[in-house]
Amino acid sequence: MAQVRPMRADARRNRERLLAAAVEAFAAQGEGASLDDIAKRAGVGAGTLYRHFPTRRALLEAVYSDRIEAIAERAGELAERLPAGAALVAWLNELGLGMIQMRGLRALLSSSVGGGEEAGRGAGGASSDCCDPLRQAVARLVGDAQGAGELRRDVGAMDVLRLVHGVAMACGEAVGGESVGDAGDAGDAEGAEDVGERLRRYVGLLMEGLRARG
Amino acid sequence: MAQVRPMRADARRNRERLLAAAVEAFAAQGEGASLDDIAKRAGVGAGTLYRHFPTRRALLEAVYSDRIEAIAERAGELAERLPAGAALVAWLNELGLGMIQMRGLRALLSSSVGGGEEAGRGAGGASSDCCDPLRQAVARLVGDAQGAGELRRDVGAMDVLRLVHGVAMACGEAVGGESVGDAGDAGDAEGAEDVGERLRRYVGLLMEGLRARG
DNA sequence: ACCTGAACACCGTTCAAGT
DNA sequence: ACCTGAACACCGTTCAAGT
Repeated sequence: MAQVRPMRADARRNRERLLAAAVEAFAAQGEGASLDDIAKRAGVGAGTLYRHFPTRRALLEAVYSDRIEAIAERAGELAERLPAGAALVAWLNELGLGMIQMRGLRALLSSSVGGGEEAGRGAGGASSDCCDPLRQAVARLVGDAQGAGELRRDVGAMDVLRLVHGVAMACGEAVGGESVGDAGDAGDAEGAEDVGERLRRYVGLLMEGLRARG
Repeated sequence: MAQVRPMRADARRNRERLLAAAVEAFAAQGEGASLDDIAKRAGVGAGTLYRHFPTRRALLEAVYSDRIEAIAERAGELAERLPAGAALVAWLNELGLGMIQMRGLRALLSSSVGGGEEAGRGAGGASSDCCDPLRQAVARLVGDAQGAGELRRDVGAMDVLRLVHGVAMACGEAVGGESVGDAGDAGDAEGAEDVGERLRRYVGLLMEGLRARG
């Protein structure tokens, strides 16, 4: 699977620069950042970007695959330290937080989980993609939790993944502000809730619905 | 609030044509449909489109405000016919279905509810927008359900709106296909589930979590 | 083998000129 | 008062020419 032939030195360096520029650009501008700009900031021609990363999605994957694998590995650690149900909740919170903090990651999972079409998968639709580790992780945690009688058996791992993805999208950006003088139509303490807090709250509510009832 | 002066006949006709073209375009191409194309299909110059609808969001609102109001009004009907909890569930299902069927509507609610930034609100951020009827509708249904002891009191109307919005996004397009040979990692009967079915299932799970516990 | 940058097609947005 | 369409800036993508 690894490179058949080592890359030429300049090619390798250009790839590195492109990735560095892309990380910054995606973080600042979001997953729709201008590819031309990324190439410029990396100091290479536009063609070079396309040679290394033929699609925007390929670039996104290259940028985020490390983080994705890191999150997936957390599943194992949490599974050892916590009871099955708690491990699942904790992991879902970490995943959701990752999606909120890294818009590119959210876009990737979006197109990989069937949630929307930002950064589409391309017509080919090769099912195997960089989010497979996440799928495996959630499958394990969900299986454990069901085995321990802490999770309903009529939901699948993909359901859980999709729901948390949706909930994370629903939490919104780290924009802060929430439309100022809102004629109190939202009943409760809405005021200055942190996005992270809100995520935890929503994941909690969701899990309440997914919990197996005695 | 209505037009101060009646529009000139040609202006009115152009507006009509633009709206008709936009309805088709948003339905076919999604909320990102080319504005230039819409103007062309309507048989008017690009400038005319901008005169009538200065932003993409303005056009989206003009296209969907009728449907939005129709959905909002359904809340009243359902509230009369059903017990509070059931009315809320039924309405959320209708809203979710609307968002799945009309991508433009989803985009509108998205930027209005703080969920994402597709079709952004513009820097002004005028809090009043076309989704207000939805907010009022959900506020009423949520209030009723809480009053009847059928819904937790620690969630606000906006929470419910955001969560259903997220869940609807999580259900995905009416694309049908779900990536073909998926090495059964998703536990359950995933096979040929309709998007509408899935939405109902997800809304049901969510409500299970939001229900007031005796 | 890889890179460059000009070239092309496309889109959003503005605005001078028309009626 | 409203419309038109050319003009501009910007972006993604390709490809002939370079090293």
